[in-house]
Amino acid sequence: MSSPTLHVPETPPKRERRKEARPGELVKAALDLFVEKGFAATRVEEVATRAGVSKGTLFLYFQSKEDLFKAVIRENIANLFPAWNEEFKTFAGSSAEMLHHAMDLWWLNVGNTPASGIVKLVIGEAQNFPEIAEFYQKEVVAPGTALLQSILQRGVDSGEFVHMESHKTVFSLIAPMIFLMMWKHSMGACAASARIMDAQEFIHMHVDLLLNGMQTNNAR
Amino acid sequence: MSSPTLHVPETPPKRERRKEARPGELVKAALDLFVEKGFAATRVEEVATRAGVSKGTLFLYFQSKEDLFKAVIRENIANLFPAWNEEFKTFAGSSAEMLHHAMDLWWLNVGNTPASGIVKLVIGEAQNFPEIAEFYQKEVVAPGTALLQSILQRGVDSGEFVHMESHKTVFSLIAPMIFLMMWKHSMGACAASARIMDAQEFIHMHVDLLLNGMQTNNAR
Amino acid sequence: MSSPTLHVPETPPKRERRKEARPGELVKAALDLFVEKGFAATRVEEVATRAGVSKGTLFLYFQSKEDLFKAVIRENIANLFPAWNEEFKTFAGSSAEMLHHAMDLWWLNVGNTPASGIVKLVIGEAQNFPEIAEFYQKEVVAPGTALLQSILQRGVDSGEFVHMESHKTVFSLIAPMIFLMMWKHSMGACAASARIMDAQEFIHMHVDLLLNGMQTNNAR
Amino acid sequence: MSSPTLHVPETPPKRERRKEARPGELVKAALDLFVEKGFAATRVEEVATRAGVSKGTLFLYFQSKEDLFKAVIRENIANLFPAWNEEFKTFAGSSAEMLHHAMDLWWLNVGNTPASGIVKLVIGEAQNFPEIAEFYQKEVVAPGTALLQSILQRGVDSGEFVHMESHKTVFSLIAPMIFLMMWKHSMGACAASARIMDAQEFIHMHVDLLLNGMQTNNAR
DNA sequence: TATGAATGAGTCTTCATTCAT
DNA sequence: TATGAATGAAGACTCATTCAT
Repeated sequence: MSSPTLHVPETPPKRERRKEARPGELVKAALDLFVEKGFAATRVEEVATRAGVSKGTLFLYFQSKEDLFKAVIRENIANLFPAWNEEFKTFAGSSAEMLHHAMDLWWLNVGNTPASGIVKLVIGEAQNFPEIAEFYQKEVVAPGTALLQSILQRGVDSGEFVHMESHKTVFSLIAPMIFLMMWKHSMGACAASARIMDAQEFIHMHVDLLLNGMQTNNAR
Repeated sequence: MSSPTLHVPETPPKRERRKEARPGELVKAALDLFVEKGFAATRVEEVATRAGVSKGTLFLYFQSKEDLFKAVIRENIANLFPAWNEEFKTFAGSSAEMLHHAMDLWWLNVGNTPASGIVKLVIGEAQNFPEIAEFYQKEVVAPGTALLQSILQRGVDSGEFVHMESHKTVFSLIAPMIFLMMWKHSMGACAASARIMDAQEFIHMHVDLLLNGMQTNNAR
Repeated sequence: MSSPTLHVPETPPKRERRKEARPGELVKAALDLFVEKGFAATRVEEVATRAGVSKGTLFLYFQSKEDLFKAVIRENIANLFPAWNEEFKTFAGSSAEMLHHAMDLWWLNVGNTPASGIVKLVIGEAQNFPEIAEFYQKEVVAPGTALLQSILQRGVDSGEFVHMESHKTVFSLIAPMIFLMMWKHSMGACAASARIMDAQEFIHMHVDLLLNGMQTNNAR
Repeated sequence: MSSPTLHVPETPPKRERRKEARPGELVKAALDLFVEKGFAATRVEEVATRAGVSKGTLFLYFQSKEDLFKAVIRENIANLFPAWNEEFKTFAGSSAEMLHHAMDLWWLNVGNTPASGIVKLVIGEAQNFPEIAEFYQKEVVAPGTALLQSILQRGVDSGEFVHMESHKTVFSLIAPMIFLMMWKHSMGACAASARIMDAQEFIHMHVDLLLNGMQTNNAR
């Protein structure tokens, strides 16, 4: 550069690992590995190695393996719902369309991302980490079901949907989504025959089925 | 007891010889603990203790912890389907009733038993035990979906159900069942707020929903 | 039989294991296994199984594995020497012949029998069982060397052998014998290339060599 | 020390980082203990402790106890023979002197070092570790006997030695050496009465005996 | 900060020994 | 006596965590 001396090796700053990025990279690596092998069966060294740092470094950012685990959960349960709730407050179409839209959104933003593995993790470790179960319940399950329930209620109120116990119906909507997310991180990743159809398409079909039923008119 | 003296602590007979009963008791204890804490987080000694034997005894009946795990899976995936298939071959009622019946049966015989925890286990450990995933796929998933699919097809053939891609629809039926089983062994066992409604009732409602849809006639 | 009733299964007494034979069979089995795998690496159950009894039975005859070990040593160090000493007291031939004869006898009665494995055992475990080392030293080494030494002395006295420190020369005689016995139970049983020449023949050659030397007359 | 104060207990520096030195120290400690107590009877923790490290550290450098064992053998069977062969190619003296020299060298470089224990180890564990037997045979026995055989042949060719089956005679030379090495690590370390004469001196005597024989001229 | 060598508590597994049958 | 199921102390090995560099 401006210096006249030659041969200053000029360490290229490209690919310089930014220190601030470390925790994020560790959490990302941990998510992948915890989902793949389970919390207990994952070694912290693996996580560190996959994140490109040494074992010791991991402990500079996280007090313990459990601490890392909690971070993984927390970081991957973004506060999606506030934004979504806003979006849905002004939704114009029918409640059926709204349902489809909500389900699509969820799949696109969660089910189809690495964060989809979180469900499997939480389900698997809930009893070992009750606080995490509680946390997940409050941060994800409750707002998620509330959102869907509000859509169902909207449909009922408008006469579009039949009367129902919406807080139960919600699970008929949600369950296949959860199932899909877990499946793809377990059986779907192993047994070839277990790899199911296109998820997005299935979800659409499922919502339609719930809306219209499978019985013909003369069977009703 | 016939003895008038109280407080005879009734020391449990040590070193009882019960070769026949041991494996079953160990598998039972292991199922409970594996489901509760996960495979890796469960210590073999806990399993032994819960089964009322010593650590060493466990290894008299199972070559390794993994071997025990596989036994737990195998023993709890009874050959339910052959018998059921027979039963359904001669089913007299409508296909809707048949669906309800099939779902009820499954819940009664699996969902409502300790074996319900198996799903969580298999999902959680599938990637660590690919053979088990394969086994489960072949022994449970395949026959289970085949049975349901045949019922759906029966309904389509008789004009009771609309045309559908039955191999996909099956998952709309199954998913909430799977979900329920996993939920009750994870979130449901922790977060109070996560304890859902009565399962049997929910399943009934879910099947009805799939049959009739939630839209009012004027919305269709 | 004399009884008129039929169908008394008449358990055939053939192959009835005589109880008095048990300890001997156990010791025999133990010798083989200890020599083959070493003391620590041999499981008592293997010994019992090879002797055709159950693990528990072994402990009826021997207080512990160590006790069995000591019995193995003791039983296989027959009191050969007293008899031999007698035999040699009246030996008529030359001292060279006497040496050959003594060495042949030892190989025939020990080196060529399963008891040959004892040396390997004793050498290997001497430091773990000092009493056994002591015992072996007193019962085998001392009388054995004494016998040979007396033969050497006889030769010296008669002018057949040169003057020598006979208590040292003895080891020149003995060492290859010991070596042979250990070799055949270790390297000789493994590496094909390690299987040496005919032992008896080698011993003869060795004694001849010690008697005559390998140098030609003009080299002396 | 330069410090005038006494009794500063000089706590040994814990958690020292000495990656380079560890394997060697561990192998050294292992050699001693394996030779002393046998492979199976030695606990890895003992080895670690004697090497001044913790159990875990041992497994940082060796995959398993067996791995350590193999390292012990390998490290202590330096490639002595290539160098020696060179030395002997240009030997000037008589073949008798050459024999004496070869035997002296072996005793000085092996018999008189901790590596002398290796023979006992290999003999004792050959059947449990066939690869090691093979390895020892190829790396030690074969070159060792080849070297001695070549010396004998040299003597025969020069008319210094009588005709002989040199591949057998070699064992008459070697056996007492092997015997000596094993003896000093077993009986010799226990039974006081078993502690034999000075080894070096005995070897010299033994070679002389083989060269000249023990018979007087008039006895031949 | 970053590293990775070192630690040691914790886990699976073995096996000599006991004991109810 | 004989059996073999049961025991539990002991040993190999792992891995989260620490700490000297």
